[in-house]
Amino acid sequence: MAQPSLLYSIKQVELATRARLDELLKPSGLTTLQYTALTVLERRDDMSGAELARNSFVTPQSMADVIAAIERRGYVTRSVDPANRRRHILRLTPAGRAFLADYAAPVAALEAEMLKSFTPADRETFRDYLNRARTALT
Amino acid sequence: MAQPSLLYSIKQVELATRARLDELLKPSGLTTLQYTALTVLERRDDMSGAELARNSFVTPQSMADVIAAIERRGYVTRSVDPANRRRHILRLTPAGRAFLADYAAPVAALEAEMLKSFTPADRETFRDYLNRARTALT
DNA sequence: CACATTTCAGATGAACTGACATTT
DNA sequence: CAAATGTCAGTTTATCTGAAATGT
Repeated sequence: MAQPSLLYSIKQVELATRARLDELLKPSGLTTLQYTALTVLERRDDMSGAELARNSFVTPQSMADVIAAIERRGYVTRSVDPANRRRHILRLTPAGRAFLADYAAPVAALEAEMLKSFTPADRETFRDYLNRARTALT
Repeated sequence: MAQPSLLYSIKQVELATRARLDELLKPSGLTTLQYTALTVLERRDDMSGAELARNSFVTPQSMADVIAAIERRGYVTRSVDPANRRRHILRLTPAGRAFLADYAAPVAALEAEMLKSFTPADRETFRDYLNRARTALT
């Protein structure tokens, strides 16, 4: 095997970004997974824990721990879905949005560092490749 | 935030591939991280545990557990580097190579599935992007 | 003595499986 | 009754921090 596989290359980039994100988030007391859950809710503010779990490829029980942590911090609320009383709808609180706003700049700087050799067209192509790879696997 | 960040898209692809790899490797009893360590050694057969740890962005203590597991399985040996007696050189055994050979086809099939919409040129571009992203972060 | 590698011990976090209640 | 969601309990595995031993 002369060339590393693309599966391996993806893992390497993710490991590098996660190490940097962990470091960046450490002072906040949130883990990368908790932060990622908040960013997902920022884009879709009406998910249940089970949906969030499927989105992150973990069991609902594991996601429940993540949600409990960010709920304790006051960054999300849970309320029963009136249309389906099994579901608990997750919503970002103002404090949750403020937290994300605080970290938007350093996280964007990390992404910019990763992409510093990319042209705008490269970034779009890269995004397209990642979306296609993700879709093909699910 | 209308578009998910590229950091998030990378994480998503990695989560999807890891879930599939975990499933694929489960019967073997090896974790994805243990398997990944073997593939790294397949390409560079003279690394120490500390080097392998740096390569995977984990502490040397964490990597020591991974190495202990694959050493117990008889897939690698450790021997003191005569040129630097602090280092323990890791080498794949024939059993380790045979294990990798057994899984080469299913892992390649998983990668092919992920890339099924990619032209050969796309694959090369994707590889280049991933390598550049990785390099920029380290 | 500073630094790198490895190892030992202990703590913590993250994930799982299994079982069960509730709602649709 | 089957399927989906959420919760509770217990377990396992991974990873970390801190400290120490050894070699350069």
